[in-house]
Amino acid sequence: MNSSNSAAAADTRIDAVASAAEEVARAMGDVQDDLFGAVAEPRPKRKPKFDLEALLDGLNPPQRQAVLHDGGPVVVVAGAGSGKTRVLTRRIAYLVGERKVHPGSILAITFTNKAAAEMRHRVMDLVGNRAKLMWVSTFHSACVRILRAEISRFGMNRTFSIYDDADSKRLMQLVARDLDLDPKRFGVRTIMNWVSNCKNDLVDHDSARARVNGPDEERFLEAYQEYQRRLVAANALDFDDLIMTTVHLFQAFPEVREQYRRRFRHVLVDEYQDTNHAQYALIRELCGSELAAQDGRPEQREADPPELMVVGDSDQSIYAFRGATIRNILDFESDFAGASTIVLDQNYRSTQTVLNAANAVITKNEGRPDKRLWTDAGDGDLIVGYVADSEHDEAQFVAGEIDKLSDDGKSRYADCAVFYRTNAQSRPFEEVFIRVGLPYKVVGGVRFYERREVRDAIAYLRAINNRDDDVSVRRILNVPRRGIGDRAEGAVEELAREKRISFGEALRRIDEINGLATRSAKQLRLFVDFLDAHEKMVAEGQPADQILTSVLTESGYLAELQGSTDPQDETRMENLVELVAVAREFVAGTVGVEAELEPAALPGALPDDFDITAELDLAGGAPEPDPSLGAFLERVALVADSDQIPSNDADDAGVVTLMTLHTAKGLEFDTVFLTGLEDGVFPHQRSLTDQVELAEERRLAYVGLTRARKRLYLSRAAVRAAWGAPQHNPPSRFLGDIPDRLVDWRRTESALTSWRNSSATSSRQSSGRQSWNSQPSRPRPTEREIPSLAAGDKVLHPTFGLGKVVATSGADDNAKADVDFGSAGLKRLALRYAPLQKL
DNA sequence: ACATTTCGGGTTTTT
DNA sequence: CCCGAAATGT
Repeated sequence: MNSSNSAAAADTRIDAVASAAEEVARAMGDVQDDLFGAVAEPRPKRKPKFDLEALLDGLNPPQRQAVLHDGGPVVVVAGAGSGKTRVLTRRIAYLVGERKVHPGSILAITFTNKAAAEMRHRVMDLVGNRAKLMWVSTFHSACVRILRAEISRFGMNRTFSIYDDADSKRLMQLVARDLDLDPKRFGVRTIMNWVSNCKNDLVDHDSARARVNGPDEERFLEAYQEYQRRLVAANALDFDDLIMTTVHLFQAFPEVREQYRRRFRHVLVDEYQDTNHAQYALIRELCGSELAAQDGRPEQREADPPELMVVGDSDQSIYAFRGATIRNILDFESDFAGASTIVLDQNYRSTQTVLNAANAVITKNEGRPDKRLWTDAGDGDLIVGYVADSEHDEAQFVAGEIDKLSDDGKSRYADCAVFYRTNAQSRPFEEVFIRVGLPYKVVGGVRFYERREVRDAIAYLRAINNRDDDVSVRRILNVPRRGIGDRAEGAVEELAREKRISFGEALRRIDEINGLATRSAKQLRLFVDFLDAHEKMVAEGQPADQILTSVLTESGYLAELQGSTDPQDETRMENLVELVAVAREFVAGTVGVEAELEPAALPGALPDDFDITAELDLAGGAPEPDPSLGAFLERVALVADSDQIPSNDADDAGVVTLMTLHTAKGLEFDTVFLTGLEDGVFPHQRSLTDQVELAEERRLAYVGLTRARKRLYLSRAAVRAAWGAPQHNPPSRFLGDIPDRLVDWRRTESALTSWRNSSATSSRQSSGRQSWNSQPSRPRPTEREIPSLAAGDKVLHPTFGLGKVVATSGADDNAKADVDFGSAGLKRLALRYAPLQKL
């Protein structure tokens, strides 16, 4: 650690961080490889001999047709479990191996970075290291790469920051406040959605006026314009901008578009049903065939458009709520001249029973192309149905079944998954699983990069990387507290407004502010010195991990966490250590790749007939290995979370996976429990009244059902505690769609509720929240026995789960315990109130 | 400038 | 019930 001018104490801290970071890095091992897979894992050097027969081996006729397709645009309608990933990877291998397409001229778009890394791996297994030159990325990553190269044409700087959802929200909050928008009438979220919808439809802040409908939207428009003005001033783009701006770039500069059209001879898009209009337009710019005439410059020489293949399944579109348009895949044939369609409807994953259920549910959606999944794998087991008394009872049933399956050797824990509609539903499962000792992992929920401390650290890095990034600069201005309050911040803001400069720039000119308290001015200067020193580190080319480490120590952030008595801060500390580990891993990865990539980039490795003049154009087919802060920030902005789906290939029994239905897309398990099948839960309350949303819920059900390979369980709870009062929910309408002969109902309507289900909840609510059984809903705190705890005791908490007592303090009524709840963090709890159970 | 309290709101989620 | 953000108190 070369923070030469730091005090001895700080050095010790750094060392502590460093060694802990190493530990974490080791522990993270495989996860990291996955996360940063494209660069981290060394591949065998030898180039596999290309074998067309082997490539086509095991493919059915339509799959084969898709792999071998030559010429016009093609959409592969790939039902659940029909082997679409296989088709995509083999097609790319075929293009490179058989048709001698240069890997650098292939653009493959996936929905997540994880999927991109995986696809790259698989293709590399088939064709070797050359595959590194492909662009395999998300829409967003691809656009960032293009924009970094071209955005100066729009007068922005190539070091632009990328604002994620939380940053955008913060900025919009500032905007709404400045415009005096009544927060009750105009929720920040509502405005953001409006703006996002505009951007997804490629409507920029200048042309949005035409879209205004009613006085409310008049205000939205104002907000949009101000928001955008400030984004540009901050030299930042939000997620939606990345796509929209790229499309606008292509439209404004046909020669740029032409350059990319010539570069990408093959474009492949996965999960096409989840694309929004902007993404569609982007593909159209790249692959459309009628563009020259549109531009009114038919004289321009135009190469044939790239070959386009899109893959998707309209029945699995579950992201309409964030702009995905199902029409993109439905209208593909009319959108792209000469397009053809290949349908994959043979399923290789599930039993016919599971497929029959899924088909029965999805068929109820109107206006969908008729297709039915089928398999030759046989009927398999009946679906198991269960009606529980309560959500707790439901969890108990699930736990019991998993236990039984495991004992009988039918399904390991790792082969079982529990799905639910909303994250909050995981709770009863966790409680019960802990109690019976069933190992599990909850996927999703609060993510690493959304934690406050992590976001603070990132804000520091962004502020250093781009001093105009107002949102980031202001976020960390007084974090940790350094005596810069609202007054001082307001004064700087005022100066920025006056001089039409960014907040960060104004900070450096505080001498021009009159009437600023000496104390504040001093603190501000120290802060500026801090930023400048680190900007210098960046200019010197210091790697990202070193800058991060320095930031955390020199800012006093770590010191504050360490000096804190709040046990939660210890968790925060660990998260920062993990972030340092991520940065280190990132830097190490880029260094490793440099040596490895070079041979592949040599002309000798290219196909013989490859046009060498075009090759210059293709330089950088793989991202430049770059350990800089900017590169790290980009990775962090676009990766968003280190996926934690438990791996399934280990020899041990593994753990049961719990997740929402949305998270489950793209995965498969031997045994699937689809829970909470109640109207109001799934389908969700808010979609019950809207046909369009209801159709999406139905697709969600379809996705859930088709995750199951061998065994499918459907369950619901007759009574479910909403937030306080118990609620009686009717069975999900999706259950009624599944033919009875497919289901073995282990338990139907509960005896307990059947006599009272007509009175339901409303009629009794007049008497307050008194519950129906004679017991008070909760024992009084004083009546409860206060457990006597000591460090080392194991305890159970209904919310946090299983924990270990780290320390105790206070006595009698004031007795408190610090309890480490593992993933739920470290908490200090008052024993008098906390419903802790000693184990 | 910071600590405490009240209030409101509470699908799904990647980028 | 349980979380964060605005409003209020010291």
